[in-house]
Amino acid sequence: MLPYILLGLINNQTKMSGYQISQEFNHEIGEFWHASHSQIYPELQRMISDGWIEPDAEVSDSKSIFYLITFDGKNILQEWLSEPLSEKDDLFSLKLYFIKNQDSPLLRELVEQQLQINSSHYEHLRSRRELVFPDEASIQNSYGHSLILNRAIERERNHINWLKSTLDNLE
Amino acid sequence: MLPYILLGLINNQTKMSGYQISQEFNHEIGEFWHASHSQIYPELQRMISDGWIEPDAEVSDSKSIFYLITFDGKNILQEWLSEPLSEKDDLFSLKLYFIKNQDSPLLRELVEQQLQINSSHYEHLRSRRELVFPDEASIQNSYGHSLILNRAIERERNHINWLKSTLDNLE
DNA sequence: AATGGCATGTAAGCTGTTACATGATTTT
DNA sequence: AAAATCATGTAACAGCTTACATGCCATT
Repeated sequence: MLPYILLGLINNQTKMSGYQISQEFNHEIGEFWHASHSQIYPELQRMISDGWIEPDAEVSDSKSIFYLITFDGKNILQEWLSEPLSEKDDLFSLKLYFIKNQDSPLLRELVEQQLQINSSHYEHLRSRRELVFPDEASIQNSYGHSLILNRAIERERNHINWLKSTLDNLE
Repeated sequence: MLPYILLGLINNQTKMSGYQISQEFNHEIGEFWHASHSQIYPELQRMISDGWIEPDAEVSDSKSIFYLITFDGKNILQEWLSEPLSEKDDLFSLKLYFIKNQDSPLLRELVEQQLQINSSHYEHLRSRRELVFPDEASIQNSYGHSLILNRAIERERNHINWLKSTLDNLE
């Protein structure tokens, strides 16, 4: 996963140093993913030898080493972004982060896919609740469990509503 | 983390086998945590040597090995449940799962702690949005990023509302 | 008789964290 | 002058997954 994320970050900003990337994880993208510098630096070396990125040849005033995404790297990134979302992983937010343009067809695709996933998850949770907590006694018996099942259902409901209204705004 | 979860599961059900525990992760608790059998079996052995659990001495008809929580184990579990929630980790749902009784003082404590965490997170996200997306141009510039920031804020808002209404119901 | 689920265990490998290390620059 | 931040790297370790391995029992 990590190489795709580094690819996405470098692509978003045109050029980035390892240090800048590690700083990014303290801010916005840190909501969805984290990587420490000891993971980032070796991964960048691997990506160079795979030909996904290249060090910026421009003479730089600073001590940082900047990396650029290659043609191959751009293709790899687009391929990864186009891969269908899966139930596990939950890469929805992460992938959205790498889509800059409102008109990208990927945007609508991703939202629709996520809507499918959340809808089926929502139905699954509701049927579990019916099964596991059919009466008041079963709730009193495992009160914490019933609370978090309710919470999970409410979370899915809210996410579905947000996705639907976002789709509407995308027209 | 894993040993506490196994402790909580065994405590919830009085006695459990390794296989039963691994099955649990396919159902309800699988929403919040997962562990494979190759992790569970060695961990159970460690917990025996630590004196947290013990194999059920009763002659069992089945081939399964059942484990019981010890006195020490119960104390360890209660200690862990009582530890304040932290920003990272997100153990709220997991810990709730191990609280069976509606009248447990821990229940209210956990909900109030989580409310604090979500409230401060909510404020942080809102100030980030003001900072990063001050005008329409900045939104158009990183549309996917703005979407997921909006989503994160909405998610926190919804969680906060749920926690508040749950607190009211606990009264 | 063969397939699949029950039940337990070990081994290899990947991912990620914490700690160790170094040196330059900037701030106090 | 000292402390903090910038900047890059390596090493040791913890946690978890996948694959390997075995044997019993129930169903088809």
